[in-house]
Amino acid sequence: MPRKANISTQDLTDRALEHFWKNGFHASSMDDLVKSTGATRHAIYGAFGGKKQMFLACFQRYQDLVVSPAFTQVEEDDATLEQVASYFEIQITRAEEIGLPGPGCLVANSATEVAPHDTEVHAKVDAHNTRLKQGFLNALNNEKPDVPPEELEMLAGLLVVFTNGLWSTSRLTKDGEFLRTSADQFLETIRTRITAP
Amino acid sequence: MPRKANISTQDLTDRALEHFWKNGFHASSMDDLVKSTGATRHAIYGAFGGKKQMFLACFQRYQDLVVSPAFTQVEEDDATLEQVASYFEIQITRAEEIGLPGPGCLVANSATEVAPHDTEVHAKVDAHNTRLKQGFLNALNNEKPDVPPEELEMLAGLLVVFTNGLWSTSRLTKDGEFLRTSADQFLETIRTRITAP
DNA sequence: TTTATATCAGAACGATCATTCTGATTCAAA
DNA sequence: TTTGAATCAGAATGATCGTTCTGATATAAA
Repeated sequence: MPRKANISTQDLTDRALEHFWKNGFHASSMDDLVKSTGATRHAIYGAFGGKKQMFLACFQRYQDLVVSPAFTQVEEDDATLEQVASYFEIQITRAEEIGLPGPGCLVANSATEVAPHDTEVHAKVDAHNTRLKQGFLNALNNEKPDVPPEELEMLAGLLVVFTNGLWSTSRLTKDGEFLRTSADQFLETIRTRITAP
Repeated sequence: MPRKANISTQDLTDRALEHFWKNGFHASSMDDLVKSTGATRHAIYGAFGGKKQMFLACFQRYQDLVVSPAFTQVEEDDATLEQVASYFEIQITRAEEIGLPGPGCLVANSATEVAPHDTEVHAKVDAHNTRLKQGFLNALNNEKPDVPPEELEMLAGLLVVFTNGLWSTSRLTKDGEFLRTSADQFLETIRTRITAP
């Protein structure tokens, strides 16, 4: 029997993340994770302590690896709705590359699958949504500083709701172009609204 | 030990639905379902055959009991965006009564929790979303028959995406008023868009 | 080479799962 | 009152879960 190669904790996290992302928390058994990571149980429990902690590590890694690279541009000082559009485009293209219908967004999935039964995950999902809202608000404010802040905040909330709907839809549809059109057109309605007389 | 009362299959379905809705499929064990329905295992297996079939029965019951009563008005021949607004209002009020953050929409939850691993549930979730889109399209068409049908269809798709996002959000937020404002304002942006010059 | 440490493979463990089975109890027809 | 089908309560079953343990093997310092 060939001996397994040692795996760094980061590689281990990356491989587990892929499995959690595609299959969800409940449907990912420890046997599955051992097989899909190529690591031993010993390595997994040594690195994380248990399934739940392993999931939390993957959750964090997902934000660093998937969310942040696409979303930081929205958080820049000079970001506008153009950067928001680019964020959607990047994520939709990624979803198409993975294959549609796809695994959607790990955070959004966890919101319905894990968060209701786990306060720690609930808090992390909440924090993610707050981050999204702040970023969207930043872009909206740069786009139209003259619009009342209450309205911009409302629109930022609308964008967060829509984003969650978009990832939810990406788990059902084969049609990446539909996602793209939806994102584009939703942004268009927002633009129309804040440029209205 | 007091003997349990006989339970009709319909009552059994209603009580199981409540449990599945609040806890999801994976987190609802057969022990939980026995306790929460007050029925015996014999009665459950006799009525449904197994957990999965029991869930499918609850899924159907959810549509009859929760979705249809609120949504049929949107499917009426003379429905407009007013009925769509009423649909959102009914569901948000219900969510507030159950308590926020709440169980959201059983169909939307199943889309992320069950559908990816089960073609039967996937098909039913798809059918539900198609129904929503058709209803929204009907209302949009009555609201503004002069707008090109492609654009109305696009907007109907937007409404479906947004609806999924709304139920997803209702699993995280305590703020029913935020959901209400989001629904109202989203409809307002749609209205603005189709009445633009 | 020897020894200590780390990691290996995989069996073992207790808990829990969905499902089935057993034997008692009820109730209505005979 | 007797009988038999239906339904009860709850134990038994086998599978699977997350976790821990055992003993072999590799690696690196002595």
